[in-house]
Amino acid sequence: MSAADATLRALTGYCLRRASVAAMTDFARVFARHGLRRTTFSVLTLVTERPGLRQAQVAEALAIERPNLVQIVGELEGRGLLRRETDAGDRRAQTLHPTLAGRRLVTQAMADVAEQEERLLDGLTPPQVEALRAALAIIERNAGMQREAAHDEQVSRA
Amino acid sequence: MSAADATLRALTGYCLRRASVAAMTDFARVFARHGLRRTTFSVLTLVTERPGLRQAQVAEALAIERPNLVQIVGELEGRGLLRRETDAGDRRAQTLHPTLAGRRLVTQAMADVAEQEERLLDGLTPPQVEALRAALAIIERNAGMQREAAHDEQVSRA
DNA sequence: TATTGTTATACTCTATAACTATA
DNA sequence: TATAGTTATAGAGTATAACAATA
Repeated sequence: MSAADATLRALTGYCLRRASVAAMTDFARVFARHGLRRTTFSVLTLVTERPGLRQAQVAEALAIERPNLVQIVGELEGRGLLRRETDAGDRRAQTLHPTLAGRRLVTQAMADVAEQEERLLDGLTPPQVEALRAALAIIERNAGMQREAAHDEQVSRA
Repeated sequence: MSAADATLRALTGYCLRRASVAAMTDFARVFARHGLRRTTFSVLTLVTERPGLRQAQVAEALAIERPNLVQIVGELEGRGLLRRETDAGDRRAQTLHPTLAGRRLVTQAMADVAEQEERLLDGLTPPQVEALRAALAIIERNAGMQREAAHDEQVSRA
């Protein structure tokens, strides 16, 4: 390793990002084989697992802004993979339901994704994978606490 | 955990991404305190550590496309943090050199970044951090092999 | 002919303000 | 008044084609 890269490469945060970008690039290729992107895949998967969710609930669950979800759902609906249905009890809300084609696509795509996941983790023992996931959960929680603190700071300033 | 989230959350690749996004969101806030973004921070850091690199070399080292680097370097040069210098031996090339202000900014920003890194890893023992980095390196390598295979496939088709 | 920096362009993801229709 | 979905818009990051200057 060159002296130059040492400083950047010494940061675990950068190792995390590089691994994530590399992994997501590969997953994106798997999604593309089914005509999906990461966002459309995750929305279609969630809607298939929990039919009847409102768009706002899907957005909240997947950390997608509501305005951005509109296009994603529109694309999936346009391809006949899911359909919007006005909620009977609250006519402002749109509930989402997978079509048969949507459920089939999720089954096929998820199988490929699981395969890709195995390739990605090749060389890691199950206990090592567990340790990795535990470490990632801790980092995510630590970062979340940072963000809440920053948000509180902003609010208290306002 | 709901049955719905189970499928998505079962994917280590998604845990990896969520942790990375959360961590990078926090780092971005640290960069912003110094008027930097992730890209400008990494370029300025590399140029400070290895003055005299050509733009093409910086782009290669940081996996940034050359056209995209032009704007990044232009921004840093415009703020007086580095300067372009036409290479004496090859007048096509621009070598990059940090200014005094640039070096000072890197020193200050890097200290904050290191602090943020510590907060992020809070709760992990040094051996756990080492295991995490080893796992991330394996994943990055596995993904890289996937990408090379896909590239070879494309080339052989053409 | 190949390479460096550059311009122009486009696509994805993300983020916010403001509108509508309902509640 | 508050919320759900929507529209419009903007910014950041990323990607490719094509050009001028230089090798």
